[in-house]
Amino acid sequence: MTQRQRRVRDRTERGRRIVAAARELAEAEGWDAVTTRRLAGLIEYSQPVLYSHFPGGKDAIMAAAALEGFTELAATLVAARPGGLGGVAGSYLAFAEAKPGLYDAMFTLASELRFAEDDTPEVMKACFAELLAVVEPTAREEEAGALTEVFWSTLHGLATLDRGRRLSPAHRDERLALVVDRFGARGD
Amino acid sequence: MTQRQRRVRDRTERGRRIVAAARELAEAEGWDAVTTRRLAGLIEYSQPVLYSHFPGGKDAIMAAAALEGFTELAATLVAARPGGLGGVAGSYLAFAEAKPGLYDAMFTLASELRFAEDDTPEVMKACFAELLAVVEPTAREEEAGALTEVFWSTLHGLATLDRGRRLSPAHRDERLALVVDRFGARGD
DNA sequence: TCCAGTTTTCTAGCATCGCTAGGATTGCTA
DNA sequence: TAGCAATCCTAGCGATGCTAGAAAACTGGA
Repeated sequence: MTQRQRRVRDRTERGRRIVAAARELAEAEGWDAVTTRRLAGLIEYSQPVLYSHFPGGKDAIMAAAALEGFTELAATLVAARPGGLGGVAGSYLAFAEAKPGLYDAMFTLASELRFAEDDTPEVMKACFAELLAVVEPTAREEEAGALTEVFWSTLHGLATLDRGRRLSPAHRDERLALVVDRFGARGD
Repeated sequence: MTQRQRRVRDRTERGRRIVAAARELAEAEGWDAVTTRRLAGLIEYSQPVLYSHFPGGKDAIMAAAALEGFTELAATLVAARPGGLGGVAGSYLAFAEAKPGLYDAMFTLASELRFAEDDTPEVMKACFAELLAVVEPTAREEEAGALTEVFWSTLHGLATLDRGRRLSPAHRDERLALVVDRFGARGD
């Protein structure tokens, strides 16, 4: 029976390798370069093996990568919490810039993931909760949720537009300061 | 010689039809459904004709659509200017919601377009200028540019995350009010 | 009016994509 | 060791973006 355990362990390990290979390749050459054939080659198995791990095919693999991304983002934001709103904002943008492929999977290409429904994964809620934690002190109680959504949108927009070379590199630091200025503690 | 003129006129007209068909199809079924074969069928010509109009292929067609999008967005924002910052913000979001396929071409899938370089199309600058126009009065002179970029990022983030069902529909109006609150005229 | 020459258009095909059916191979059980 | 079950791979399907080379249409001069 221990052999059976080893087999399922090998199997889950192989599943991890698939997602890891996909992430590496996506980070290096973009998700368009992540084809099932190249992925199969990287893990040194044939194509159909991928579908035994992820019946949803490539989309499911990307969704798995996206989930990992949310887990890592949540951890990043937790670590940045002591830095306050500015620290969290900076960490969020640094995350998106350091792992653009992963960030794409999480937001741009997540045709598989569903949010705001009942089946929203816990890790996604955790990310939102971390943003809420630094926004809440600056907001009236009843507007905290909506304000966190706006704050999040600002960070996401900055990350996305910056990646598309649509923002001036010269204003980089100034933008972050302005985010803190506009979303930080108010005078009233 | 007037026949030659008619021929070039027919040709440019056909180019317009290609982009129009692409936009319609993208709006109806998404850009994945916009294939060169379906496009050729819609304009009642064969596939290679597309490449005589757009040597860059599908990407170039999407870029052409994106350019049209920026023209229309600029016009929308100009019309909304009297409404002030809130009016412009609302119009921007309404535009993104009304033409999600076009908005995707402009931002998410614009692998062809280059911004922030010297070859930034005028229509893109026009859009930015309209945003700047409503942000400028609320900002110190030296921070107006960067603040406009942040404002734009907020709008873009709201549009994108909302489309991905990542924001609560219940907070919709509240979010817009908060944008005005945070980016509008300050007390100092 | 007819015939070269040029331009335009189409047919056919290439390489690649995501994905899957069915047979071959392997490992487990009795 | 024989039979069974799980696992894996070969081969192939339809569809994609794109292109070369043949066919068709139009042009302008005898």
